[in-house]
Amino acid sequence: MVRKTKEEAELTRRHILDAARRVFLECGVARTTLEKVAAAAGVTRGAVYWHFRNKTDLFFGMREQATLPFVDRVVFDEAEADPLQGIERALREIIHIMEDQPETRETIEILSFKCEYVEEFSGLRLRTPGQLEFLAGLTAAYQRAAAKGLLRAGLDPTIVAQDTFVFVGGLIKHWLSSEPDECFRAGALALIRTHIALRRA
Amino acid sequence: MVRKTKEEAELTRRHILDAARRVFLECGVARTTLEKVAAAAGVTRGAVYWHFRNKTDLFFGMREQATLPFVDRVVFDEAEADPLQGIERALREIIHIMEDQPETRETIEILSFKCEYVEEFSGLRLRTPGQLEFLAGLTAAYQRAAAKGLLRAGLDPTIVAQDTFVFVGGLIKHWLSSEPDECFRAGALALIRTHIALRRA
DNA sequence: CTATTTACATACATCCATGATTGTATAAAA
DNA sequence: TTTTATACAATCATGGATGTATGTAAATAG
Repeated sequence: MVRKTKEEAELTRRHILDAARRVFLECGVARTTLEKVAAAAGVTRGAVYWHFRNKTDLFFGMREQATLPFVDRVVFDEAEADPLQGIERALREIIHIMEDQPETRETIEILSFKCEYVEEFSGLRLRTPGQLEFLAGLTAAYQRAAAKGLLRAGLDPTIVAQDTFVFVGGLIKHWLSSEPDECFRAGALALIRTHIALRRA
Repeated sequence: MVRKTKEEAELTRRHILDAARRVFLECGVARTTLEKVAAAAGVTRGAVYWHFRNKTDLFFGMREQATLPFVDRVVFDEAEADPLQGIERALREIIHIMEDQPETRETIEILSFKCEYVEEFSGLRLRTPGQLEFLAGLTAAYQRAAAKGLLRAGLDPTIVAQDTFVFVGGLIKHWLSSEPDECFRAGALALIRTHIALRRA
């Protein structure tokens, strides 16, 4: 047993997190055993238990990595001349994140389809701070659009924001469920464009 | 051990299915043990194994019950004078089913949040026949609306149908995740109304 | 250079869910 | 009425996952 340096240890920690994501995706969280994760990472359970308290800890560790891209890239610029275009760009950005960041995409897929929201995981299901912030950003953007007269007449910015929020939830779900070569993925951007165009004055 | 008549046996079968739904909802499918189901149904595992091959069989048995209300109640009348109103009614019907059929609602909640789509369950995730039929119904209805000049100018019925399809997916997800007293539930019907109104000429 | 801690691997004990087997009293068939 | 199949309950054997405890060699602190 050759002892590792601090940097090497941090590396195995990442390997374990990566392996966990792969195994979670393939087996689902519940059927994932720390033995499988260890094997996939090329270590033993001893290493896994050294870096993480248990499977739940490992799960939350993996989840943490995936939230970062969103808070960085999905933003609403308040100074945007056309807030509706800002919303459209934000929605497109979500798709792009899933397209060019496989780890993030896989983690979202795990959270969406490979995880049961009970007991220690049930807290993740209700609106998370990030989700609420996104909804708030949408609402504010639609309000700015309304103030600029860009929103179609008679539309309540709050309602429209909720509508888009719901749309995004469904979009992610269906996008993840569609095959990479399926037309739905290619059509996602068109869907987003139509979605926004419907709201424009 | 007093042997039951055929009718009594059918009754315990239903009791087991009901109990399974409750336990699935509380513990998630993976952590549900047949011992828990048996206890919740007031029987032993012997009875469960008599009526169902294993947990998977029990799961699909429960699922079968829930699909029926939808094919019955969520329909598109081709003779409808206003197809958009027909779509709106269909969407409202989905909400109403979840409101006044707790068993159906609970089953959908299990399928949405208490089940991992791996191995024997992975088939349920891709578009099921029922979902495809619903999408086809939406597309046809929007096409009829377009033919009658009821659809807003410049909208592609196929795209709009996909948009509504995505909307419904997100709507169910968020509706299930919201608390019964939360404003989102009350606002769901308003959301639907706005969603359709946006598409009207 | 010595002591201690780190970063794991290995081994162990425990528990629990599963599926199968067996037992049994009675409904239903003949 | 006798026989057989039914509808379970009770018991058993097995495996597999978990957490912990121990071993260990090298990195690091002093």
